[in-house]
Amino acid sequence: MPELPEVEVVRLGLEPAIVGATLRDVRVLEPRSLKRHDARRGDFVGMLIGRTVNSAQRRGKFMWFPLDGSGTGDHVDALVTHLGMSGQVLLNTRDASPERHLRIQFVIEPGDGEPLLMSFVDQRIFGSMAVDYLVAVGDRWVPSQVAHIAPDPLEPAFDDERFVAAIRAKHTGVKRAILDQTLISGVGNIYADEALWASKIHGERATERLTRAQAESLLAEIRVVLQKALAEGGTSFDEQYLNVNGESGYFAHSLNAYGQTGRPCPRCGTPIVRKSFMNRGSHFCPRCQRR
DNA sequence: AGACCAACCTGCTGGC
DNA sequence: TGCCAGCAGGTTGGTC
Repeated sequence: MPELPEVEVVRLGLEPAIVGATLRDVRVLEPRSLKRHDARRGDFVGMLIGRTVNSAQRRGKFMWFPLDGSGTGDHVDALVTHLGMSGQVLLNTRDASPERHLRIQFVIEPGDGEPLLMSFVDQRIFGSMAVDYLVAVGDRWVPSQVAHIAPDPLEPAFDDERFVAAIRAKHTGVKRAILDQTLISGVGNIYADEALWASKIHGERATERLTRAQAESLLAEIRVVLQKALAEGGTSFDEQYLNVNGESGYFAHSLNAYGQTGRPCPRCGTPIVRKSFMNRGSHFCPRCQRR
C-alpha cells in the first residue's frame, strides 16, 4: 500500500513521539513480521529493550529509527520498518484495545509525558520490522538492508543527471524502470501510473527510446505527484492506509489515472483503460499515452 | 549483468 | 447462500 508519501506521513507522525523516547517493552505477536530481522545478530526484543530513539529517518519506502548506546561491535543499530502492502504504525494511549491485525507492540516512554503504545499492524504480513546496523552510503547512514536502494527523489542526495542517464541506458519498459527501487526509490504502482499519465508516457514504452527531455519531464512529474500526495496526507482507499492517529489521507480525490478505469481522462475525455501488466493493474489514457 | 517472474500473505468483492 | 477466481498500495530470491 504505502508508497513514499504514505510512509513519510507516518514518519512525520511518529517523529515527535518517538525521538528521545525509550523503548520499555516490546511484544512480538507474529514472528513472521520479523522476516527482515537477522536473528544471528541478536534477539529482536533483547536488542531493543531500554534503548532510546535518536531520530526518525526514511529513504524511499523504508523508515528507520537509530538507537543510542553501543550497538553490536562498532555499529550503530536502528529499528527498521517496511510497511509492505498493508502495514501501519499507530500511536495510542496504554488503555487502547488491541488492533485487529496487531503484529508487534511497543511501550515507549517519552522524555516527558506518559508512556504510549506504538503498534505495528499489518494484515498481509508483507511488511516487517528488524534491528539492523547502519552503514555509510554516499552522504548518509542507512541500514545495511537499505544500502542497495537508490535515494528517493525528495532527498538532496538524489542525482537527477544520473537518473536520466541510467533510465535511458536500461532495456525495459518505463513503468518497470520507475518501480525499480535501485534506480529511484519511493515510487509504487499508484504514483507510477499518475506520473506516467502526467508526463503523457505509456508505461510499456521502451526506456532506451525515451528522449532526455522526456526522462526529465517524467522525473519532474514524479516529484510533483509525490509532493502533492504528501501535502494531502497520502492516498487512502480503505482502512489499509492510515496515519499514526488512524486517519485517512485525501489524495485519492486527486487521482487522474490510477483506479479511474472507464472514467474520462481529465485532459482529453477518453476513458481511462486498465491493463494487467507485470502482474498488476496499470491505468492510463489510451489517447494521451501512446506506446 | 540485467531482466523477469513466482512466491510470500490475508481478506474482500463480484460472478455464477 | 456458497464457492471460487481475481484483485489489492511491495520486495525478495531465484532463474534465464
